[in-house]
Formats: sequence, structure tokens, C-alpha cells
Amino acid sequence: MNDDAALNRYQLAELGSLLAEPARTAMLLALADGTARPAGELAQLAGIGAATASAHLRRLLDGGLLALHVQGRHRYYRLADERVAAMLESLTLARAPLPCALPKKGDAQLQRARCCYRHLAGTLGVAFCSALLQHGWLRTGSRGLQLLPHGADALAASGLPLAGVPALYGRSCLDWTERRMHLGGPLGVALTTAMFDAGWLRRLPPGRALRPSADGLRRFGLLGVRLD
Amino acid sequence: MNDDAALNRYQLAELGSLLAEPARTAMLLALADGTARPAGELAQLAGIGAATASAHLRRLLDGGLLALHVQGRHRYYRLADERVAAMLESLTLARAPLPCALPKKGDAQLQRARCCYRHLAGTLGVAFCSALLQHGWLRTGSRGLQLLPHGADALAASGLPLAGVPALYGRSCLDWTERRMHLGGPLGVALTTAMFDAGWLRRLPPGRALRPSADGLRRFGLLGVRLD
DNA sequence: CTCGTGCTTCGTCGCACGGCGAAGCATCCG
DNA sequence: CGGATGCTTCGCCGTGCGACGAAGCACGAG
Repeated sequence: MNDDAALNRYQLAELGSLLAEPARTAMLLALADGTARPAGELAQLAGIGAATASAHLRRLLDGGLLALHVQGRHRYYRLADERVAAMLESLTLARAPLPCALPKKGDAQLQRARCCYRHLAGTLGVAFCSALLQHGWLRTGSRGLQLLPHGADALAASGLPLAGVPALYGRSCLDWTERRMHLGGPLGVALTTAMFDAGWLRRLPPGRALRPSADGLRRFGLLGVRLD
Repeated sequence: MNDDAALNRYQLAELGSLLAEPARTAMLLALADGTARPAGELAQLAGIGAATASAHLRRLLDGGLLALHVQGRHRYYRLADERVAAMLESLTLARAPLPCALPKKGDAQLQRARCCYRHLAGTLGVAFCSALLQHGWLRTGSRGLQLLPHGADALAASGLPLAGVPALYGRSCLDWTERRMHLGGPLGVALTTAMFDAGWLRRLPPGRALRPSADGLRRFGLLGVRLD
């Protein structure tokens, strides 16, 4: 009758049913950092047998949440799309307690800096994004967030080479610990990749947490990015 | 082991299972505009019997997605929280085709201006939010988006009385047609309510679509809000 | 070629859950 | 008080789906 716009009840329910199973959510959360993992590893992470995992992965694939990359006899699965990662973040946000609970000690690293899909999130991600905006280096254009030429120059001068990056567009992405925006989209991914390459950031093995190097921390400071 | 942060697999799956049933998604979508509806009406909208609807509503209530208001022998259900509405919007966004499809004719009104929970969304909502930011009337403070005193003065001068509103905080909310941010949170709701009261906006009966009045359109224009 | 490995497909079982009708409570009306 | 209405609870049935083991395929190693 009146709900022909956007997502109807059946599409939303289909999406929900994909998320309705702990085994599948475990896989999705394991892939939330943008990595690609073989089916066997995902089965082990989810604590289920290979046959069951295969069925779950097939459903997620058919549902458009995962993408598949075949390499030899290994089959690597990853999130289909950055929007899927953004959706996972937003679902997290929907359940977070409103009076922002202080993170537990074990989560402190995760709250400070982590990767959301493949771009920088957490306190550092939010601070970096707002610093870019305050300097006037980042602007919301018609096709998304846009890094202006003098912004790219300034970043390059700080030791972040950005070949071809200014042509990319970014997207605002809501952060679940900060409840503020940070920079995602192709632009956000490219900038984060550059930070890895320049040694500003390192991955902390077990999860999605990141740690800025001493040098990176200094350079972030020079850009006006403060971690209070 | 390593996923004790934020939402774990079980909590996410629980949330997903609440969305996994068309009858429940129909109810949630019907409540997405922030209205409260009695159980019987929701049952009819979902196309199920009263007994079944009651069970679904109970699950949504226990799951924290709905809130209940008892009035006489009627029991009114509404979305528990603005975050639930934001979650529904973001799920919609996750499924929207990336090459932004032009809206069908029937959706044009909906894309132009609609209510997301209880605040203004659509092209008009996005334009209004960015106009506030460009004028420097709105700022991202530590506790959320903040309407600055001279911004409140300017809006009042344009015919939007805002008693007590500047004390409220807003929240960025992603729009699924525009893929850009608009103003939500208590501040967004208060501003939208003021627009209704001042006659700038009218509801279009069948759904969530809104229409600015001729006077409202003029006043939006004076504020620098363009509907291109 | 032959075997081992990684993954999918098939067949089967069992449980969880959605559906309804009937009965049970509350509330409003006369 | 008695009947109508709105909603919930109870009991039952059917099915959808997640679990596993076994078999089938593809690929790489020897």
C-alpha cells in the first residue's frame, strides 16, 4: 500500500534472518576488519563443522553480504561491500547503552583506534576526520567527502604520500564508541592505507585494534589530531 | 576469546532474529515515523491475527526495540528509541544499490522531505543541516551537535521560536536517499517540531512523507536551504 | 596416477518458532 | 451487573532450518 519505497518488510526480514544466527554473526564479525579468510578458518572461528559452515557461507553469499575469491583449492570469503561493514557498525550502535559506558580495560585499545572495514575508526579516526574538516582540508562535495588539493599537500608535507588519492571520494561513517563521524569510503581507505605504508599505524594481531607508532603519534599531533 | 568488545555474536544474532520475520519488520516499519499505534492496528498492518501479533510485540518489547504505553484498554507501541529508528534507516542504506538509483515517481515526495523517527530527513533535511553548518550556527561539540546562541537567534528571527531548544544536543543521522548526514537527536526533533508548529511543514497522510508549505519554502530559502 | 586436503552437496534428524483458535483478563459502556 | 471490546496467554500443529556424517569434487603434492 504505502511502503513500496526503499526496503520493504520482506527484504528487511531477509536481511535480518541472515543476521539471526550466531554462527553467521561470528563469521561476519570476524570479517568486519575487511580481511578475507578461507572457509575452514571461518568454520573454526564459529565453532561449527565444515559442512554447516559451507551452508552458512552460501546463504551469506546469496544474500549479498559476502564476496568470494577462489585461489587454488582455498576459497576466501570477505565482506561484499563497505556498506555491509557500515551496517554492522550501525547495528552495534543501536544496541550500545545511551549513557556512554566507559570502555572496559580490554577494550581501551579498540576504542582508541581500530579499523572499520578498511579505514581508521575509534577516537583517533574521529579526531583525524574532524582535524581535516577544521583545517579546511576536507569538504563535503556533491559526491561525498572530498580532500582538497592544499589538504593533500599538507598531508604529503607531513610524510603521508598520497598519489592519486585526492581524486577519491569519502563517506561519513558513524563510530559506535564515539558516536561521531569519521572518514570512510574509498578516500578513507586510501588515507588509512597510506598511514600503514608510512608506518604511522600498526595492527594489533588478535583483532581489529590498531596502534599508532611513536612517530605516527607525533605526526598526528602536528596535524592537530589530539587523543585526549 | 577476542570478541568481548561491543556487540558479540550472540547479541547481534538476537538483534537479527528480531528482524528476521516479515510480520515484525512490517510493524517496525509502520512505527518508523515515530508514531505510537495500538496492538490491533499493528496486527492488521502485518496481516496476522491478534494472538500472533501479541507474541511478536512481546518479543520486540523484550528485545528493547519497542516501548509500551498503556492507555485504558488500548496498548500503544512505539519504537523504544531514536537509535532503533537510526538502525532501520542504516539497514535500508546497506541494501540500497550503490549507483544511486533515481527514485520512482511515487517516491519523489518521500525523497524530498520525510520524517525519520521524529526529525526531518530527505533532501530538505540534509540541506537544512548543511545550511546550519555552513552558517556556523551548528557545531559538533563534545556531547553531540550543538545549536549556537546566534544560530538560535537567527532561526527565531526567521519565524521559528525555539524556547529551550539550544540546550539540547543533536546527533548525526545518515539519510538513505541522499547518503549524507542530517540532524537528528533531541535537537533535531525539537527543531522539526518547531517547524510543524510554525506551519513550515505539513504531514502527508498516507506515510512518512512531509511537504513544506509555501511560506515554509520561502523561509527555508531565506536560511540558505535550497532544494535543487 | 594416487593419495591427501579443502570445501561443497546430500540425506537425515531434531528443535525452535510462527500460525491459529479458544480461553482468560482487563477495561469501558449501558 | 452483564455484555462488548482490546489484548494476552495457552495449547496445538506444521514447517523451516541448523546440526552432523558421509559422499562427491576440485586441486596440489609426491
